[in-house]
Amino acid sequence: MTDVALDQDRAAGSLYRKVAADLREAITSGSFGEAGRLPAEGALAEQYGVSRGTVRQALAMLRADGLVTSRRGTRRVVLGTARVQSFSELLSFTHWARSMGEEPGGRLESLIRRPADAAEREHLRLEPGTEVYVTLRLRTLSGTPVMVERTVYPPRVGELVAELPADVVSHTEPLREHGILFTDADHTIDVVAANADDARLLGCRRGSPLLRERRRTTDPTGTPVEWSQDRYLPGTVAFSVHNSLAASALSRHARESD
Amino acid sequence: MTDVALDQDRAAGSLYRKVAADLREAITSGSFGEAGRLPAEGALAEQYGVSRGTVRQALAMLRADGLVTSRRGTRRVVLGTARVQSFSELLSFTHWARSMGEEPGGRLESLIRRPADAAEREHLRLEPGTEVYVTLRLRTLSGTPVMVERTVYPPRVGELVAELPADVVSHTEPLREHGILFTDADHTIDVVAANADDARLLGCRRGSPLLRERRRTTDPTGTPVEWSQDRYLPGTVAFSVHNSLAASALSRHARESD
DNA sequence: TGAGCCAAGTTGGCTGGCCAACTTGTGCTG
DNA sequence: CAGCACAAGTTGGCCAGCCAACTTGGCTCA
Repeated sequence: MTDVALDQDRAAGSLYRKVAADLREAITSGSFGEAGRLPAEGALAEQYGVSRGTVRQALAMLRADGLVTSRRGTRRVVLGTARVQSFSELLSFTHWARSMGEEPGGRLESLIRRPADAAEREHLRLEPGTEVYVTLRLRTLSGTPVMVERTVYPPRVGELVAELPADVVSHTEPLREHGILFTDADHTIDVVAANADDARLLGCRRGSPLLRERRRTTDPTGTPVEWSQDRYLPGTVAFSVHNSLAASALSRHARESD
Repeated sequence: MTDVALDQDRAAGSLYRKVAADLREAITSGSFGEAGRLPAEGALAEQYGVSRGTVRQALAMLRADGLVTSRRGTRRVVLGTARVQSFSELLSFTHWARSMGEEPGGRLESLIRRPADAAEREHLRLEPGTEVYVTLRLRTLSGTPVMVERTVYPPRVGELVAELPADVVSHTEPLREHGILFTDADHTIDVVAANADDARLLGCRRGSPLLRERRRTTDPTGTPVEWSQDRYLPGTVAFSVHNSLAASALSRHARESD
């Protein structure tokens, strides 16, 4: 909690991220107590040897993560010790599994190349006639089937995926090494009935309910790099979101768009 | 898009919110084109007659909403025209329904007062022996049943809810008038099987799948004001989240916590 | 022609300062 | 004793400026 703490590279590069990481750890370890109060911005600024603006930037992160509230006039209040996953943990099944101490597995069921249909062109923003790469993978946690993943890749990315050996566990890691960056994602979560393939792979009955997550991921230029549809067995997974008056990224939609 | 635009009270109070609202409208109306580029921060600052810092604050909002990317070295890119609901629309079934042009309805099935069980004490942060108010409501959209809502209120809030007439459509609106503020919420989304009550109210079979959203809402002081469990008929609703490397509020959990 | 260098443009990050709006506790007053 | 006024403390918001890191396109040179 002194400026010495900042010498350790707790977080990437910027000062405010280091301050945020330090505060996050202090909060989750209970240093300020449950429902306790944070020191004033000015006090923190002096403690860490940074300006108040930098502290405010750090606190905005914690606010968005739902760790603290903030209100004009009083000190910030510790909301909870909610553990928010990093973006990579959320995007990559492999990272997520490992962070829980489970052994992730993946079996490639099929990989085909074919012209994109209308919906795929729309989501991946492709010209008519462009070919896409479509993968179907069964994902397991410590051996037990958990999720069926259908992913559509645009040509640039699909060519790289097609080169990967069929038994490779993580797709996102090798892609990053080839300069394919995942930085933004839109998720839609709902319920869907298992089709014949789902039932066969997951070992459930046809028509039984699955938790579906559809995700479109883009790189920093806004170019879509992946459109995926994951179907989880009930009870294996739940999704959590925090939002507040200050920042709300969650929304609720009627009807099915697809 | 000139400073004149800011004279209209498009958004509450602060300058950066007005700038953000104006930019949001310009983006969704397609002024910068699909996948087009925004003007530079400096140019926007001059246009709106504010400092660059204020423009950056506005852009941070759009970034969090998934409307634009941002990368050092190049102009911001328009990601999409995703419509993000306001916090109140998300929190209130009534607001949400009306914003879609549907007629919201609600029927109070039961309202009881009883001592909180262990889980409820945990979620609402209550002392042992405290009594809570539990409501069960069927929610309809233009007459058709859509969702069953089970809400647990702490005494302070529950007393007010109990005073409301049984046929009142919105609970959150009268509560706000009594000084009960909803500012932060944690949501967990998964699949669950319908129990006997759900089946009867929603007109589905027992055991058929429902999309469940559990939500704990707090006021600015961090005090829990509501713990709710909503069960939606499949196909009526989907939840959307945007997240990015810059801000991720979404996470994925294993197992059931309850 | 092709590769590499370079400069201009742009966003990320940080500082220091100022004032307004709001909360809370203290102490005074009726 | 209850209620009100006030002052101190705190966060929200805005500004002006500075430098670093990065991208892009054009130019030079082999």
